[in-house]
Amino acid sequence: MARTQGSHSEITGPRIRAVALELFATHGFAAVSMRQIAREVGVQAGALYNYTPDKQDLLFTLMKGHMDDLLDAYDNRARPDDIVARLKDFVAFHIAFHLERPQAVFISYMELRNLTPENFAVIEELRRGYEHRLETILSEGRASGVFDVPDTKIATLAVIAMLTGVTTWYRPKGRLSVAELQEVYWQMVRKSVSA
Amino acid sequence: MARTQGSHSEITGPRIRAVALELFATHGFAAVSMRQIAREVGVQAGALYNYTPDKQDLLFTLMKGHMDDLLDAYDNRARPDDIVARLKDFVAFHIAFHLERPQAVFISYMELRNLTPENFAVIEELRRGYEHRLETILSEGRASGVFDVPDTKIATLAVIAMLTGVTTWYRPKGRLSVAELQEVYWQMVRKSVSA
DNA sequence: CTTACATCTGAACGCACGTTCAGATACGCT
DNA sequence: AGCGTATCTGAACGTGCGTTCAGATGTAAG
Repeated sequence: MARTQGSHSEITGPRIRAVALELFATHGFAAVSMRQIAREVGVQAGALYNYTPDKQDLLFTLMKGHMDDLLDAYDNRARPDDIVARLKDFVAFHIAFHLERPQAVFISYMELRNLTPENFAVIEELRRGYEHRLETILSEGRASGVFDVPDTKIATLAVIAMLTGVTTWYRPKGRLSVAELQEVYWQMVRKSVSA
Repeated sequence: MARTQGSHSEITGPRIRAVALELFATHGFAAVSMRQIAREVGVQAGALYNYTPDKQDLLFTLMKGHMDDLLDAYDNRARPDDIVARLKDFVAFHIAFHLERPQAVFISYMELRNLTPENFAVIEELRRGYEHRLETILSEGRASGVFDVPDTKIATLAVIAMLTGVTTWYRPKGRLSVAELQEVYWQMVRKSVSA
């Protein structure tokens, strides 16, 4: 029945997603053809359809996987009790996680408009969930008097925008390490929301 | 049948750019065809080539125009002497300017990879010039002791990312006015760089 | 060795793409 | 009234698109 050896499905499937991730991030979803993906994988275009029903689903799978990874990774961390420490942890986590997967991050921010309305709704819901985790920290901190922000919703979006921006210019060979970046950004975030 | 009305060059040219701006912002450069633009303008596709040498130039012209507008608008403002006031002015200007042209902003951030290398270099140079204006403020403020940032380059990029993020979620009908947004963001930026 | 089937090829489908250009049109000018 | 020309049409070019599918291929299991 199910082939267990010599089968290519366990190689080709992941390879297709890896190649699609790279090409979509580099050239954009609309500018990449199924034939380009197939060529890079080393198969004919028709073979891709053993692994994805269509091009749209390929994009959606990548974005959904990225958002699931993000939420799982954050939720599986130890949550510091201290609210300031929890914000610091969020900042460090967000930077480290995003710098580790620049291509998935890029796609998830740039290709939203290429999703069907149904798929878009799914991704948006996941994104809102992530933002909600930060907003909860800011709200609790404000309630207990350690943070002072005029609007927790805006502060949430402002902090995330600021942190995510790092992916647009960070280069591994640059002059600052990830740890240094985490510290620099933490100082700015900490001050910006402090009472 | 060809020309059906009077001379249109002074109407058609701007209309092509306006339609291209809207369609590129909505669907993405690669996903919009010259025929779609032409249909929206009300001409045949061939007529577009009286106004642009090719599709690439249409994109480049929009982005170059946006960056020129941005730099001109900023440089033609009265520059407050006080360095804190100058930063506050930058924050207010950046938010107001970007919220007034969400489509051009969107294109200028999202379609960079669809520019030819030569055109990309031009836009990047203009962008660096804009960033430099903010970095100068931060540097001067740090030198005179009113600002405390560990790294002016990173602080520059962080502030711009935070401010530009507002364009991704702002809706004119929303609960906050532009003036309120400017104030909220100013408080966060001020605190984040304060000594 | 044969069979079953997962996997892949290669060709084909209809359609749309960016761009070119000869010719049609209608205005400004004399 | 008629000419010159800016402007636009409509067709065409070659190319590539996403997707489908009958048939080839090669391995695992019997």
